[in-house]
Amino acid sequence: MINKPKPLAAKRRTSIGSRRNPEAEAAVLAAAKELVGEKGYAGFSVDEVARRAGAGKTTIYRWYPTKADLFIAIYTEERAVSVPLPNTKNLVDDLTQYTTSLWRFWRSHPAGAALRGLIAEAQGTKEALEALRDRFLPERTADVKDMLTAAAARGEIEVEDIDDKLSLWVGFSWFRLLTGELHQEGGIKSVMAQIAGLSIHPTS
Amino acid sequence: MINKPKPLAAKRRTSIGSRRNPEAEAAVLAAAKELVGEKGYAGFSVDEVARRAGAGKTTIYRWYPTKADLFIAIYTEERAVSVPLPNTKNLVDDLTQYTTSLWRFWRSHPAGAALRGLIAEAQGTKEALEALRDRFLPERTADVKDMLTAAAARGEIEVEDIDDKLSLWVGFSWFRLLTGELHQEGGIKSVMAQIAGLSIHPTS
Amino acid sequence: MINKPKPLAAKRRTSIGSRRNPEAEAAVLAAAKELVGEKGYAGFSVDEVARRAGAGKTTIYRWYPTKADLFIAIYTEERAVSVPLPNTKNLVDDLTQYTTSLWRFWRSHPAGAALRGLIAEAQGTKEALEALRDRFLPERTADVKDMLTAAAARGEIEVEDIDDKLSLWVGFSWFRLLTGELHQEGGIKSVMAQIAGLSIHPTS
Amino acid sequence: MINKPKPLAAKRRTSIGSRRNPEAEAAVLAAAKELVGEKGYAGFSVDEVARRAGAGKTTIYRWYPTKADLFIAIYTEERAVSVPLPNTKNLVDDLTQYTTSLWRFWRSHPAGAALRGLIAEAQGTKEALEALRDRFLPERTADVKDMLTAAAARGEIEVEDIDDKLSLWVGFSWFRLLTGELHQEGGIKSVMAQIAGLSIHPTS
DNA sequence: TTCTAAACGAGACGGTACGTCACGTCTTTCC
DNA sequence: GGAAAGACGTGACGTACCGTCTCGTTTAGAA
Repeated sequence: MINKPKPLAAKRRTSIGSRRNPEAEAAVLAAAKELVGEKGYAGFSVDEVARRAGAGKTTIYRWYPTKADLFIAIYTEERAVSVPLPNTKNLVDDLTQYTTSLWRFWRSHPAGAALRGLIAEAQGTKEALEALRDRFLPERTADVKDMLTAAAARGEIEVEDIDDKLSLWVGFSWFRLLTGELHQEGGIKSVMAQIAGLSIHPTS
Repeated sequence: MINKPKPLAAKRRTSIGSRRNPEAEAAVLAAAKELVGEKGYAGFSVDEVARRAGAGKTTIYRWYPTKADLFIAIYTEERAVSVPLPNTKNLVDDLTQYTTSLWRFWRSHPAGAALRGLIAEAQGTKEALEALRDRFLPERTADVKDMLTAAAARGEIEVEDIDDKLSLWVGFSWFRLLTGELHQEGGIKSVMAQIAGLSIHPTS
Repeated sequence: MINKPKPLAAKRRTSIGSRRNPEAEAAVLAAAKELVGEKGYAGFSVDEVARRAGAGKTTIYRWYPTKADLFIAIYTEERAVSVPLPNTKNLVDDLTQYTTSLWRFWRSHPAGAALRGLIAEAQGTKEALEALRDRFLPERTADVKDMLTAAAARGEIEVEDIDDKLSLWVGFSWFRLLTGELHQEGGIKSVMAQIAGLSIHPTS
Repeated sequence: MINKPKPLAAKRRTSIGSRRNPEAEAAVLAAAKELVGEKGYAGFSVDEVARRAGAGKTTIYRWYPTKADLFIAIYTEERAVSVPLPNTKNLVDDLTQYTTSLWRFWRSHPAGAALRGLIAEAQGTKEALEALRDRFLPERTADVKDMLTAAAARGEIEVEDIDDKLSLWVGFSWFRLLTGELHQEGGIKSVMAQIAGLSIHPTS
């Protein structure tokens, strides 16, 4: 737009032969991350990513045929930084710590914007929907499923309820993400208690 | 200048004075409904709505400045048809019936696609986000809030838990909608039980 | 997104790499010529040119940022066909022959309509005005200037009068063009005589 | 545009019965003058005139069916202020004085812009062309024709050359107007001499 | 006095064009 | 064969005007 194409230090990246150039890949991912972090879903365009990365559009489309693929790649790379797995031997505390960390991660890294973009994209194309449902979700909710499984092993919840509780947890987190209300950390604990099957409010 | 008025044998809708023409409004809404139902969020364009409605784009933008406004209008109009309020004096049954009706409504009317579009749009523009959060949500979740309030009055749940449970319910419903899994009605009851704070699985 | 590539049985012009495609350029120019010839200044739109050329609007705007540029391109291309330079060793005859040829050219090729369009456009935007004055005029009146210069060398007119006579000639030709009176060739000779500084009418 | 609808002192102009309201006419003409003076041919729109005049578009179209009519009306009204008829008993001086006055008038009143607009409009629609040629031109060049006729009576020029010289004069003045070069008054006299059939440069 | 006729403002209406942006595809040229 | 570069056709975006229309109001003159 008003982005000068970046001086680029005179160097021009080029092919390294008949295989993927990691520099190109890194540049693309970095540019995509920066862009989605800056402008969000609207304002994210392959053209602009190519411009910022100093990459050809063909290169991007070769490795990431759809925006969904790009968003997943961004999320995955960022997730390495990540969210620690708590282990308090108590489901409510585990979930509360984990959720709090995750929301902070979403707020402070482009990953949050990428996930919002991925979900938005999934409302329009079936490829993105499948990527979200079949490739993204199972992998990215494994941690919480593990915590729920452990809690079941400890007898805190029923084994049969694990999937329902997992859905509730995902739905709740997405709901906050999608409505831009990740900042309200205060209420997390009581909702986690609801999911765990408890109320933190004494039965008066 | 040069515009031949076109024979247009049929009939041409025109202004009825300095005020909104209900025929134009109806045509636009009908076209928008049809289009979003047919093509979903991607493939929904103001141009195409105008084309199908036989309306000028200006007319559409006059009454619906953003796509979000159009989606809300579609949803609102369709919602009149609607989802009955159950009254079983039992929270789990109320929620189960209501949710089942709602999902059927989402599947069988363009409203479902419109809501998906609204949520997607909200990921890109802050106007849409505000419309979703401040204009759409409170009004559209009032029914469930009423059911929860009634249950609290009956002593089934704590008053303090109402908002948490409402969030869980919305999050869960959206999650299913956004992942295209509204068809799995079977599991609704057990999830509603979780939200109500019960497990339908006996503690073995 | 969603764009089916369209069967398009025939053939579709496309990019030939990182450089201007001469086929596209030719198609655009041909369409523009045809359109301005058919409809004149009003009725000339970039949209319609794109439609007829089977070209994208972007392609047109890339090479011809304004309508003025397009008009100049049309004129220039057509002008190659052109108007022969007379050489009768007599200013009045030279001017008469040349002007007659030029008016015929204007009447029989889209170039005439293009020039009318260029002048009209120049009344609205300063870019077009500059293009007309600085890019179009000097080059396109060089022939007449040469004829006047030659006449001065022969002693038929004063060197100091060349520019004035050139202005008179351009003004007169434009006047006829702009008022749609290029058909009256009969009077050309006597006006050219006036410009040359003679009267063809005997001093009675 | 960013024009607040004008305080309007609470008063609102309205109909004064089954006949033209001179106030409305004046307001429209004033607004049109102001607008064409400010923005030129491009940027002149009936919508904007209506807005500034506080008039309905219907009112404007009733009295001025085309832009050409509006431009002529502006020119005519302004022309009342006007350009004095010189009488030096010498054609070159008469023409020089008159032309100088006229160009100053064109530069300092919206009339100049209106004429440019009228000519531009005439390149697009045949109604405007006819208005220009048959309604505007004869009336507006009568003064110069009179001066030429008087000169012929004095024996300065041939009667048969009057029309040719008139065309040269109109063409030259329009040429300067249309190329935005009315400021160069210096050269007027020598061109007028050329038209008169003299050269101010001594035959060396 | 009542009625009719036309002008007036307002602004909605179906359109067309504007100029820009993004899409995904295609070639060429260089490693 | 990977990669940068960037042109290509397509089509949506949101805005501006076009010229037409209907409305409700106002006034003057005719009945």
